[in-house]
Amino acid sequence: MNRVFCLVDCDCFYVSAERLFDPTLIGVPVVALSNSDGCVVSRCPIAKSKDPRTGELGIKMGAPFFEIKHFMKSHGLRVVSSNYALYQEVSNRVMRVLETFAPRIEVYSIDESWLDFSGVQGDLEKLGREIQAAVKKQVGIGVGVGFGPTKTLAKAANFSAKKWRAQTGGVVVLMDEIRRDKLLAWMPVDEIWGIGRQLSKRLEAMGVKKAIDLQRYDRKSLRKLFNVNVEKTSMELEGVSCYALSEGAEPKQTIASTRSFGERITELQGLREAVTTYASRACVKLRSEGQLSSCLQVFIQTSRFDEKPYSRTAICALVTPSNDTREFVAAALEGLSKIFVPGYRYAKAGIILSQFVSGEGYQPDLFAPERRRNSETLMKVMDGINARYGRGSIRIATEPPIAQWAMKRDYLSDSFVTDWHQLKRVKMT
DNA sequence: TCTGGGGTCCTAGGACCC
DNA sequence: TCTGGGGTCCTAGGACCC
Repeated sequence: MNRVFCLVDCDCFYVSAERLFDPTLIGVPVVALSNSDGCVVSRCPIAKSKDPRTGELGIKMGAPFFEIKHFMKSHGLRVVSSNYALYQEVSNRVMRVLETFAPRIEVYSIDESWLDFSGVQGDLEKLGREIQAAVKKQVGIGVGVGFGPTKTLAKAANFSAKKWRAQTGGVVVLMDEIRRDKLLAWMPVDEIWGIGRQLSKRLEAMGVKKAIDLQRYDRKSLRKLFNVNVEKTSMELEGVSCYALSEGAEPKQTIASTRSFGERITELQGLREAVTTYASRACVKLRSEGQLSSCLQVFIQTSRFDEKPYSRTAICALVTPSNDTREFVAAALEGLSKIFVPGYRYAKAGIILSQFVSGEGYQPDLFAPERRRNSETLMKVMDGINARYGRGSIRIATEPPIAQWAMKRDYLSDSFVTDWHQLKRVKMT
């Protein structure tokens, strides 16, 4: 059967989502910032590639906010802090539309999905335009669509659809070899899905500069020099499918809650508060996944750019798998006490949970210490109260109600779709 | 002054076993 | 002087992705 993968991804997703609810953001340069308003993670086209004739600003992906802040005054740049609750809801709406087109779909990230059209007869380009139109009409978001016989080629198709937006209308079908190789002969190796900064540097040094060079390179050597994934990528560029569509989310293997602080922390007390907060959040995620964990890592670090850097991780094993916030907070605080050294300006801390077993039907070890009584009931009550009255309504006492070190979100939009009190109002006149 | 967060997978190398 | 070999498992670290 003819395999056909289709990649649909949203145009500058965070910015587009914000524009849905704030029309004043339309037609002006806009970027969305990462957590803590640290750096740029989404840019509209006017903010993106540099072109003085059209007034484009040339803001790079990942640019630190403080370096581009001056554009707000000089060029009317608008910025928004990340509002993940909003983006997740808009994402769900997009995915629901996509599901109506394909029998099998893999939600790949918050703003992209793989669709499987293997065996489908007919005009793929027309299909792509129908998908575009449907998402635009039903959700209000623009998307790019790429078709190919492998995931890597569908990605490449999607890339060229965006690169030559005006000519392609945002839809590219890359099913025949001549068209495929023409694009790959042009495409720089670092634009290939799966080839990042380090790999492309090494490849270029070997003379592998374009995607076509990687496609034609000796596969055995690729595996030897790099790893099996580079070999697979090379095969995928030739139309041999190595990465399948995976439906239904696999259970997570790790759960993390990590944040940079709004301001540096120097005292142990502040770190205890932060670590308690993150451990609590990680446990909420853990319970919502129906899992138990038996390993917690806690880390604290200064800024990467600090002249006096420090970074340590403590690993704490639990005797018995658990999802009880109290146990993880206790373990995290104990770990913290082992790695905390005074005299540093801490910028970030985090918790990572791992080594999961399914909570369903879990049989504790015969010799394991008895779990805390009523643990399950208590956690259920905690989650219930917090779901109903808001996060932190009930919490471990080391977690402060309002944290002094909380992350900066100076340009946060309202919770238009997740809070009754912040719904948009429409005035009829 | 100010530089994100949350994931996955692969590999090298050490520990350990027979 | 001479001091095995091969397999498995685990983990830290590095690479990638969005």
